[in-house]
Amino acid sequence: MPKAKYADIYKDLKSKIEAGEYEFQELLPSENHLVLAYDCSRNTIRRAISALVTDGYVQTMQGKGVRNIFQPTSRTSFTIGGIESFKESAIRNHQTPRTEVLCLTELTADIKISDRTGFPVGSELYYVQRLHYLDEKALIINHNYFLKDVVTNLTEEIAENSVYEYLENVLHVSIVTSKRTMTVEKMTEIDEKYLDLGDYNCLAVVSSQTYNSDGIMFEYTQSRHRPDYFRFQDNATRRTL
Amino acid sequence: MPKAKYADIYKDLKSKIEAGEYEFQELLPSENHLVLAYDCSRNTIRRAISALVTDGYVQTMQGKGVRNIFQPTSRTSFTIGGIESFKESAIRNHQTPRTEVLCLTELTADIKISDRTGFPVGSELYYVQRLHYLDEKALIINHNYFLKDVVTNLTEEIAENSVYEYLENVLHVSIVTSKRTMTVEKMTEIDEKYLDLGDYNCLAVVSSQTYNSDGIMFEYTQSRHRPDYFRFQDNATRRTL
DNA sequence: ACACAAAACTTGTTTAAACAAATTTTAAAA
DNA sequence: TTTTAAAATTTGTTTAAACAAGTTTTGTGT
Repeated sequence: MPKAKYADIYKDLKSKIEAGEYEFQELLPSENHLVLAYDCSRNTIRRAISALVTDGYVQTMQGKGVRNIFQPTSRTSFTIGGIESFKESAIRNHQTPRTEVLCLTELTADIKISDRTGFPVGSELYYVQRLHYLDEKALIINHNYFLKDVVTNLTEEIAENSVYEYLENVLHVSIVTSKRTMTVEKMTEIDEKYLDLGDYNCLAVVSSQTYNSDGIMFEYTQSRHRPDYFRFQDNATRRTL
Repeated sequence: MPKAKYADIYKDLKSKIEAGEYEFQELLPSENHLVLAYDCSRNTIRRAISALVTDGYVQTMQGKGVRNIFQPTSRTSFTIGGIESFKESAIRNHQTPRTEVLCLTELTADIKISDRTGFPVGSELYYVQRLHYLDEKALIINHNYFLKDVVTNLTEEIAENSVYEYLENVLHVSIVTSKRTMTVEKMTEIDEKYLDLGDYNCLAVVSSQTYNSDGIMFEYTQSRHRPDYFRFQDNATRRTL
């Protein structure tokens, strides 16, 4: 169902906001006006606006209207947001990605791996260690654990290009939810060997558990980022629940 | 409108999930069953479930059902998620907070401050520097800039307790959206002076711009966290938009 | 000119209904 | 027993309508 109407309206409004069609702090047309403009129901409009709210593009105010609070960011460094592959992020930030596979092995989850990753003991896994370059600078070391039941026949060529492309286009595995944790950790010998850390003695570490559309966790990844090129953006809304 | 029905259903389902009423990976009752159980419309049920999805509690699968993917986390360190004050986070993590005000001054935004904070040049601001303790360990240095038009009559007593409580309960300013950026930065002399950084030579830095219900940005904050106690959790869903 | 009330307008919540799309179950046929 | 088709179930999208709640505008009366 990728032809949802609210998604089209969302995209259209988003691009208009990004193009500066509405001033910063200006009110968007009211829901009733948008209903006429897009020839749809009010619910559909509200759904599109709701998506813009979670993106931090607009702010709704009961009785007043919907205010544009979008401000273009100067994305000088590698910025991560939603669920994206390294390749996708790089392209979005207009940079050239390259990936080097340091290691690709198969292993069975023991108690130690199970504790760290969340996979049950005994799970058959692929373990991949990769080095990600951006504009020929080594920025990220990735430690991936993939469930072999889901990610079948993983090869070095696939790992070098994009595992996510392989998952979505070849295996038709759809990624849905990803639980992430960000921490700061001391550098290891491996980090020091592959990344140019300069004076820094620690890294930004993003650990994530990813679920497919069957609700199965099929990936655990630890991404270790060179700190001077790490930037994570987020948009929080205070829930009245 | 805090008596919304979908919010009650959301809370009830959430507490049931947390209480282990549904097994991990088990399907929740179908929407139609929940409609009968809660005596409401299907839309209201869907709204509650939608909130659980964004919280990472459940996963919806078209044609199949709604799967519980909640796993209790071992929150050993200070974990931040939505828009919360330091005090709220501490209480949620069952720890004792204490705040020390290092400095409280008034200033006018020049070009340098404007660039860093996003406030227009000439804005009248309060600048507050605070040290946050958790169980008597100094963990965070906070640099706050508040718009004086909104945050009127800020005192050291208020800053020591909770500015957010003052905002919501006294000034009736409702916080709505917060744009956050996480980075890793080298320590400064101030960081070194007040925080016990051990071997670490950098910190986790969270910068945020906070908007009130009028769509006005009234706060800019930079929180500098002791890295070994910093943990940020997130839940990303792949959008098909 | 000012104050106040009413009306109009805006977003927020809820219900009801219909259909689409994906999956599972059931039943029939080979 | 196995296969296949139909039916039932489940979530996803959209429309229409009504009312609630907050804000702004309008108009009336003093």
